[in-house]
Amino acid sequence: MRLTSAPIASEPAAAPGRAGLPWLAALNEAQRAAVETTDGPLLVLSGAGTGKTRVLTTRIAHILRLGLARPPEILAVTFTNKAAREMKDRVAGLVGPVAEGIAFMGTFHALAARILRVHAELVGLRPNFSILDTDDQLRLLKQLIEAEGLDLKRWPARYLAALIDGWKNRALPPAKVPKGDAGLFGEGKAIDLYRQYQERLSLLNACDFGDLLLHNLTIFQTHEDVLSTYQQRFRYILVDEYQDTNVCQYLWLRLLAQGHMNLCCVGDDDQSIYRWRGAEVDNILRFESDFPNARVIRLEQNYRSTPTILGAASGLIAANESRLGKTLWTERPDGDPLRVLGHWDAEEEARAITDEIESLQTRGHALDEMAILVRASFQMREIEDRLLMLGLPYRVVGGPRFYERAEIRDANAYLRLIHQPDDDLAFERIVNRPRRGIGDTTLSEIARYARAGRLSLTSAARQLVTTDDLAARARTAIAAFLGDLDRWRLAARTLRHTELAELVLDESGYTAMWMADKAAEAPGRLENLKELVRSMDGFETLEAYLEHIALVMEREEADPGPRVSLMTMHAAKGLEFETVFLAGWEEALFPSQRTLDESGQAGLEEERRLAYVGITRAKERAFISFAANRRVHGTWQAALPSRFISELPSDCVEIVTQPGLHTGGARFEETPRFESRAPGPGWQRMKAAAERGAWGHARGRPPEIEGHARLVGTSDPSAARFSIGERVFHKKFGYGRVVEVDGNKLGVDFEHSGVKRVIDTFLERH
DNA sequence: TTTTCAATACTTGTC
DNA sequence: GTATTGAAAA
Repeated sequence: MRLTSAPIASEPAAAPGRAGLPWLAALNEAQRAAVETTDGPLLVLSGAGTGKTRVLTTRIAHILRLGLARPPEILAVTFTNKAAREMKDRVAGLVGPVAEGIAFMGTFHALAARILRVHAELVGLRPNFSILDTDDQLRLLKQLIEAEGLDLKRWPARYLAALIDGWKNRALPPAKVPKGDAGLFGEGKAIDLYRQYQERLSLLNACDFGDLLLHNLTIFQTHEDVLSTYQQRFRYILVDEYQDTNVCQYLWLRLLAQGHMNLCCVGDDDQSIYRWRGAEVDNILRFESDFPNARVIRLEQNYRSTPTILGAASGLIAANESRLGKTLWTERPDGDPLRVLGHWDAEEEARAITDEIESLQTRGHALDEMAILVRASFQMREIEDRLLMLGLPYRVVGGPRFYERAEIRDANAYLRLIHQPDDDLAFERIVNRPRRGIGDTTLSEIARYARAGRLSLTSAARQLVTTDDLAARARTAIAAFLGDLDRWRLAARTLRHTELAELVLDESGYTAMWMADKAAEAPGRLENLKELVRSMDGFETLEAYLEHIALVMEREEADPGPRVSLMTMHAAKGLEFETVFLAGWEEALFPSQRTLDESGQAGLEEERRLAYVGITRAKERAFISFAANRRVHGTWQAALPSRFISELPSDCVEIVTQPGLHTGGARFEETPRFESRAPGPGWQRMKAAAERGAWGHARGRPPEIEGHARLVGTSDPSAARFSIGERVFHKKFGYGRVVEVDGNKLGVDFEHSGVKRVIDTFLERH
């Protein structure tokens, strides 16, 4: 697996011949223009696999080498830590240790946090403020919602969190939220709850992810002097994945860029897949009007994929209306067509994919050059089962993360509380873990006192132990806990933070708690805690460590050899593989019904871009598959092949019959094919082929694929082979009676699963 | 306080 | 179907 912009294979169009600027030699003309256009606003429209990271990193090197700016005067922003890390590595590779000096290279949030630590007081925070994660955020919101007397069932905290997030993405503090939005939550209390939430955060000396940027914005807007310092400082600003920026990030960039106007944004509107997360495609579409005199450079030469793969992806994305438009091309020779393959159900789909992986492996293809991409993570289940069964080594990219484990969060909560006494979320998390006799009653007493006096829980507890408002036992317990905290804070001054962590985990009884736990996962948790202490060693201070875990919620793991990658299409953005399996291309799953319902045409276009991202991950070959039946939310559902399949240009695609999965013989390559120039979209072609009897039937299950052909060829009246009242048998649903006939689609009342809509060819008469 | 059971949800997911 | 979560029961 490699990140985008792998080494460029072919020669640049013209020899650069620029003596003294050797770093330009490896670039093509457009790339070189993007690097050399250093001054003024520049938008680099960089298609998939066209070398955008190469352009960004070379551009930084170019600026430094020409002495246009010193390292601290460069601001380079990415979205993910992974992208930031890669940028750092590659710039270091180009300019050497000088790269260390580029202090402002990182994610939006990491950079915003750095700026906020300096000016925290301007928004009512102290410099050691805590950064809350989603979990903390939800717990806090729950408290507020409950305090408002709202039913958490009816008004889930996660929904309010999403609203608040949305407002922050659009750079709206409570005062600026449109009044009409108040009704979006809790009977008109939405904005009020948002305000309360912000007040709580300020009291806790904490902020959430959205605040990092929003507070920056507030500071810039209210403190001209602060803003102008940064405006003057950042001579060159570079932004990766510009199509993913939200309004708040856009405003942040625009303010910072006003100084020197040297803003270079790199992005691809066709790969904008995070609208649901606040990304504003408009930012990239509007760039030219936002920044007068902006230049736009298109990177269209693709170094990754075969013309066939590019053709398929381009043909598909052409169906989208709102795009800036690019034409990707490549010098690479033609490759295999995309193979499209239908299956009976997801299990069979998984089997076909893993069979193909094994076959490729036998022929010498490396496992880490193969990836299985899905729309939704629930699809991974069947595939993982199968990979495990075969013993194929695999890795789930973007799975549950180290820092999200309960024991790691607990340990971090101890450290956070030691570092920042007002961090109530941390306090609540560990005050009774391990149990030290501070139960719900005591805690709510403390909380009540805290609210009344506008105090943090720690301060409230500290005052309460001096009164006799609490039961004696609870008072002793709290006093002991507060004493522990004081002792640890004292120890923190002298001990190294790793030693402090060990001391705290030990003295708090936290380690002992897991040692006493007989659950199967307890030893693993202890191991994780050890790993945590080890990983802390990589940081200078406790502060640096805490900042890291708040903003860099990941941890690189040692790679134990080549593995197949399994991930969502979202997680695959920026990656590339020789072979890509795109599973589950079915209507309702992909494009996702929910997106369609919620966002209509715009949603459909985003799903199509996701398909585009999926296909363009492939360097050599791509397999697209779907299942006729899938279990969704526990019930079996019949599915139609995705409309995206029929949108693929026919000359890039090959519809393949069901492989001989049970015969152990035929594989994708060996199964009979039919010409790809058949009329119409894939499904009609498939049908035509089926009628010609061109299928290499797997033993005992021929009608299944035929069913797929028919369900698209809806004009076939002979399909109505069943009549109402007939008793039928369905392979998955069992026995039932026909209650409705609509062409080849039947409504059947199954004995065990009720009325379902199924396709006639999946039924047998009984 | 612990256990158990029922209710719930269930796209994607950075920081 | 299943994992998680919250509330009721032991």
